[in-house]
Amino acid sequence: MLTLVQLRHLVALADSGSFSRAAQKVHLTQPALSRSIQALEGQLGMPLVDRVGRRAELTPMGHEVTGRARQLIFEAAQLEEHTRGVARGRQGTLRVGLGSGPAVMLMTPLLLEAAQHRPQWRVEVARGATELLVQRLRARGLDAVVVDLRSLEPAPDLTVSSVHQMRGAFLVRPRHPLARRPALAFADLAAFPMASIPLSAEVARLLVERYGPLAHPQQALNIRCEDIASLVDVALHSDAVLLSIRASAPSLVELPLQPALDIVARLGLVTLARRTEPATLDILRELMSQRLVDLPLPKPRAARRA
Amino acid sequence: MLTLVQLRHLVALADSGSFSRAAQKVHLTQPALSRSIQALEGQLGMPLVDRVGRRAELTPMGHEVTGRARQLIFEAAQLEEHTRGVARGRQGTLRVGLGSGPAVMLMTPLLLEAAQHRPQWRVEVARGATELLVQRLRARGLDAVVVDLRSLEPAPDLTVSSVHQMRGAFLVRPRHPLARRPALAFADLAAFPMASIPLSAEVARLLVERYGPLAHPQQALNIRCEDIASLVDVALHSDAVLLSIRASAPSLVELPLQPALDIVARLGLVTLARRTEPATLDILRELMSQRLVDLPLPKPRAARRA
DNA sequence: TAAAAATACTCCATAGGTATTTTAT
DNA sequence: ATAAAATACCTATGGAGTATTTTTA
Repeated sequence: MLTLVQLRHLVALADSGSFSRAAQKVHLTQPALSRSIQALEGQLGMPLVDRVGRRAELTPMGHEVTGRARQLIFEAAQLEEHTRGVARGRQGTLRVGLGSGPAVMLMTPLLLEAAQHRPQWRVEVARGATELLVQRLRARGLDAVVVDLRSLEPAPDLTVSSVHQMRGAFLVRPRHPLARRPALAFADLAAFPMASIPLSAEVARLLVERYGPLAHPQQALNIRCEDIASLVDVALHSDAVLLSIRASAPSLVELPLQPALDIVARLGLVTLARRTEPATLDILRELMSQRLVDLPLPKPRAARRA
Repeated sequence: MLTLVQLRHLVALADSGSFSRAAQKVHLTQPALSRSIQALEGQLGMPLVDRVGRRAELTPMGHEVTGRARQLIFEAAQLEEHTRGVARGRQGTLRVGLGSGPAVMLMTPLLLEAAQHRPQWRVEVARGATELLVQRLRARGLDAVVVDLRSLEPAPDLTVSSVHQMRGAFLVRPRHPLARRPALAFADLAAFPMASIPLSAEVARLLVERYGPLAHPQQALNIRCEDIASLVDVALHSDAVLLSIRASAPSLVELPLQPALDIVARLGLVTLARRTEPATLDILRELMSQRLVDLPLPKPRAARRA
């Protein structure tokens, strides 16, 4: 059966025009190369080389075969080089799904990382509901998913790793009328528009539990948008109250509600169990460690004044 | 080093999703295939398959590699199939040069043969002076050349074969004024236009030798054209005398000149010595045997009347 | 006669087979 | 408990080396 090695030998012979020199090129002895070519000719059922005295010269058929051989060898080399590149981390593919919370924290940093430091990478980012993303993960359409684990149905075929907790908070601009108040009830917020990214049922449940039925997002939320950057802008230039991950908007200040909001998102990397993960995920994990760091709890005002 | 066999194993594994079944497909035992895949993974430095319990499933990288592998295997198979086709004579390439004499007898039959009976062939026919054709032969631009051997400079790197002799003759239409005359001198032809394909220096020399300086083509020829079919038409519909290979125009009749013209073309197949010739040349040889058959000498008129 | 390819032979690396163990469902 | 893959071990084929002969320029 046809062999890449034989084709390499043929190409070497075509290039050098002599069995001896070709043998040197491919690190063989002349008899070995001679037999290799003979075997190839036997397999193809045609003479490929004319032994014209001291010179070896391709037959017309030899020319054709050599051309195709070059192509094959080139493609094989490309394959090897590509995998080598991936193994070294120079090239790679990363298809990741982000839930809305993680997207707030990770989407732009991830794309920036790719654009700035991984020019050879192919990165695909999908946004969507946890259920949908996990479905695509199971169908092998994504390599990994980062979601709020509270919305993840535990399953034996899923592996969760790199979990980072992030506090939620009510955030306003520094000059907001409520910004200086030492303590607030949920009712105090009613006078202002409230904004947030889409919230999970779990969060809605916790809000109602903590602050009563009026705190249900369907009641309380005036502005809902997936793009956190826009929401932060709105909060910075208006009296809107933003309900979001504390760290997603460092330029805003936290409102000291009584009782405390005490909602913690658990953002985790979800992959399929027992599957080898692409090396590119390491970078994502690193990025998560860098970006999913919580801001410290504000000191109580009483303490500050003391 | 990467091997086509390994790639075939990988593709079988990808197709069947199981080491055992893949092993059957490629006529191996399961342990052998298992090791083959392991070796491939080792060489590429990446896992290509996830062993998920009973099921074997490609990693993302495995998918990529498998795709490229399919391409490589396909091209290798194509190469083998093509050469097999050539070996069986179903496909083939024939690049042949024809001198003007041989072209008269062979060009159309050769092209017809190719068009009618060798649809998979690639045929190239070049026309030109012997010197030029031989030059292209030596440069490997042609596989063979058919020329009048009188115009061929003998050389040790050229092999001549399939030689066919063909008489030259002065030809006229059956109703021509000279057609019934028992014997003619060259001077008798002077009253009529004379036509021919371009003649070699050798032929010119013989004509002058036989019939005197007035018979030199530059003097005697009124009509010179490479296309024999047109010349025959002209001779059929006029009193023109056509100097050509006798067999090139069976519908014309031969003039009995004194002394006899007695010019014989020796048409031969010229190839490079010590080079294996393409199998397609066999067909050309057969064609030459079929078409380069001389017409018999006309019986002397005296004998006929007796 | 000298340089290059082919042949004869010998050897061993490795691909493949058999038997068995490990693993995951 | 069972089916599948991995491992261990062994064998044999064929690719590669050395020595030699054949070829041709």
